[in-house]
Amino acid sequence: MYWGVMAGHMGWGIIEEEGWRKGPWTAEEDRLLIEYVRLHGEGRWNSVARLAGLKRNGKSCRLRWVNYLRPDLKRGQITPHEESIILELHARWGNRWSTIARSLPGRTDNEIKNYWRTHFKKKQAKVASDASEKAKARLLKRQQFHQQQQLHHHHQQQQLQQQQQQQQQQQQQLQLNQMDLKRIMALLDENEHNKSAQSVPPVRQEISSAAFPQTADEQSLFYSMLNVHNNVSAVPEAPVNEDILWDGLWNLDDFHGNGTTNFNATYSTTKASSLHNLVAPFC
DNA sequence: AAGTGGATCAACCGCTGTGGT
DNA sequence: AACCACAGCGGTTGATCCACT
Repeated sequence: MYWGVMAGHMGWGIIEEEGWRKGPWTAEEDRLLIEYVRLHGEGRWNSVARLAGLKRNGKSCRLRWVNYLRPDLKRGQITPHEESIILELHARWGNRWSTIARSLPGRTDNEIKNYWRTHFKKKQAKVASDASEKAKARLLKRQQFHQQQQLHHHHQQQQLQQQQQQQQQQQQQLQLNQMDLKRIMALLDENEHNKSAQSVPPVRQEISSAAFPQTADEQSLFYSMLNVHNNVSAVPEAPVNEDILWDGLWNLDDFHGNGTTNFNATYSTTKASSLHNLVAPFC
């Protein structure tokens, strides 16, 4: 035994406080204690020192007897059956080791306590820790999801506003162009009419003084129309930046159970409908 | 071969409950 | 009722063992 070795080699077991020895028990002390119990029975532990000639206090004697010297102690490994009993009883009673020990003949409360601590406490702590980590991860993901949703919503709002502004501009431009077109057509008609009658006034000059487009785009549009491309096909493309929409999309594992599919399906529907809402006005 | 860290276990400590006076 | 001694319990400590690096 370790304590015996230590007592011999390291001087343990000779510590005295108020005359009582502490530390590891020697073989001689064990022999004296066994002899005492054989003669007087268990109990009256404070009398042991006086009656057996031991320099040990009552608590130490009782502990040594109960945990080590008792003849009915079962030595060896805890069996799987005993282990299952320990687990079951601990689940029922908690750390009431002496109560659990009564259901396991030959096992001491100290033994069961040590066994449980070394075999199950870490597992329990690990399970709790894992659960805690998972909970943290879930919380973090939810927060990310909400942020993502808000960001997405914000982007949607911005894009919607942009679309609306662009739509307004396009409509204004369209109206302007249609007005210009009418004037141009009127001028052309007038020009045609005048061409047959008299010298031709410079259309270009008239137009530039009246409604000739100023910007390159307007001029392009103007010349297109002038070439009788009367069908306005300038339907603006919805400038939906999908990267923004999809970037950082939360992979929703462990949400709604195995919620990845559910969420993605939901989100895909949402995305499709939102895209549809953005594009629809231009279709 | 040496160092390291977890597992094991005997023993101690402090507290509480109980019974006797 | 109050005090005291003892028994018992659960938590903790600390040394060794042992597997792994």
